[in-house]
Amino acid sequence: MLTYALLGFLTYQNASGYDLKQLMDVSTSNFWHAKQSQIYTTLKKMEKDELVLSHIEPQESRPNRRVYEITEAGRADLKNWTAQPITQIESRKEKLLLKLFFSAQLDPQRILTELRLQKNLHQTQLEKYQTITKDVIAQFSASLDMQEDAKLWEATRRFGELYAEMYVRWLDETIKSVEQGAGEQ
Amino acid sequence: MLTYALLGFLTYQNASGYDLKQLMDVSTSNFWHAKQSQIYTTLKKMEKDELVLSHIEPQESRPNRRVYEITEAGRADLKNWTAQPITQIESRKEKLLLKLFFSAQLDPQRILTELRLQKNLHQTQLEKYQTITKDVIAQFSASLDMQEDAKLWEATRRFGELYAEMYVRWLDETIKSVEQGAGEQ
DNA sequence: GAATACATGTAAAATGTTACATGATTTT
DNA sequence: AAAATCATGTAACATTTTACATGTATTC
Repeated sequence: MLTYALLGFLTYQNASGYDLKQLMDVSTSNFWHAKQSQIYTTLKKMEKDELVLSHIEPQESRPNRRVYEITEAGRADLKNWTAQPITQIESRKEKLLLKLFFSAQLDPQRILTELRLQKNLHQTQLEKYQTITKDVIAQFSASLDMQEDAKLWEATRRFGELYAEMYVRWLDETIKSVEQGAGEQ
Repeated sequence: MLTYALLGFLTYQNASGYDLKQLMDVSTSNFWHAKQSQIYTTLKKMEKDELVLSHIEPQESRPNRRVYEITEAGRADLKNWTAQPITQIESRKEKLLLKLFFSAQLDPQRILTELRLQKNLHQTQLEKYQTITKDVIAQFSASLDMQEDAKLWEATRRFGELYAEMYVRWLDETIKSVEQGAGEQ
């Protein structure tokens, strides 16, 4: 899967492993992320599979950059993947929910502390989606040939916003419910 | 992480790998899941680490069952884990969003077909949370010593419900947005 | 003077998925 | 008659994370 994300970015511009990590962090991190080390190893594998090719760009006073470029085979692979519909719901993993599920033996005060901490985090995240992320996409949208792309990017940003909103709401409800059992206001 | 899920179930009752898979599928699958094969290998590792111990229960006309039991060390490990607060937001992976993000070159009709299919899936899922899952938890809640547990289980069910609702809403919005670009009603 | 950014990567471990293997019983 | 359920597991593979390794330049 990471392969497709990397191919996707490379359709816009050539990039090094380092660049690709930066790109992911500011754009898809909401729904797809990877560690730097995984990006490097995946790119290497992709080159072996001839989906990309690379060349070294020498630099002064910085380590050389290995810049990757998508091949025709890479473009075909990506297109084929986007055309393939997903026919199932993706199963998630939510550590917090797993912990909560098995926390009946735990002191309710500890649960509450954790839930309140989480609420803070998600609220901050929500604000980021509504401000910084929104602005970044709006800027791209300004350039004429990026409007189709920006519309889809906006949709993924909106998902992040709705998700964070939902999460905060759920935390509010859950905090109230746990407070009742703990005899606390 | 799967280790803690398995330990969690084993605090309620002894169980075989097969049983644990069934339990997960009807309870935590909303936020935590695992394949049968991973459950078997993880249990084996847990026994080596002395978090569980097992014995064979012979059966007629069925393969023997290997039934696992949590040890004191296992209980301590689980308790320690639940007491450890999560101080970050978990990063998700949403294949559908990744595909959408890189789908600007794709025929809008294809995108729409996929989004509509997804809407169906999430709507069905939503109804399950509101009926079957809700009923199952309500039944457990009826037994006196399970009320604290059932309250937390209900919270995780509610998350599933809110998530599905949010997803359907987002799909509606996104479908409309893509329809506009495609000049379709 | 310390921390961060720039830039690359390898190695090992952990986690998770897919495929294979077996075979009786029960349900459709 | 075919498919699903019960029940166990192994092997191979793919993915992901964590730790290690290096060294300059810029910012605090």
